[in-house]
Amino acid sequence: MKNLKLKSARAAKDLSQGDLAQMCGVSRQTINAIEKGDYNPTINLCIAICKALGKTLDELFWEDEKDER
Amino acid sequence: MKNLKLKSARAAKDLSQGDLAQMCGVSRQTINAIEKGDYNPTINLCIAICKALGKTLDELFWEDEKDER
DNA sequence: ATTATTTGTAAAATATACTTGACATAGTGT
DNA sequence: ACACTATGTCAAGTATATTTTACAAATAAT
Repeated sequence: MKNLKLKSARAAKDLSQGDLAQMCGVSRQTINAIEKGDYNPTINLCIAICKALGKTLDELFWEDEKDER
Repeated sequence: MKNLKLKSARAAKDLSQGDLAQMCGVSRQTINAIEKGDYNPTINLCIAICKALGKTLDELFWEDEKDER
């Protein structure tokens, strides 16, 4: 369950995973794992990502998640 | 930095913190802490809360968070 | 061919989300 | 007065998000 909306919003701004990670204050692996769908970030990180990419929560994280907790 | 949108959306459905917790599969204290603003839930939990209350992420969790990470 | 950048992935350590159990308080009803 | 429900809070434990270090593979450029 990859997050392709995130991946494409990042591509649209021509940012690498490392760039975005730095803008959000997290590690590159964290961004990678989120795009890959491996886990379940905190909402504050999601908000930081949204602000870095000029999107809202609904645009990047709503729908197509139906996992546990 | 309380989450009053959540508190009022819950009240609008006449649910106790315990009721909502049960619908989301978490403990009552977790809901209490989120409303109180103590922490930083995961996005999957936010999504579960939104679905239980018939709201979207933007409606309950966007704006007025400016904390760390 | 080689250098540089990006991405995918993994294991060990640390920070923190979340649970369980418990107690105190306020409100509502009998 | 007593029972009941909802909320606020705390301390100790467990689960998991996130970091750090590291390595391999793919792409683009020279």
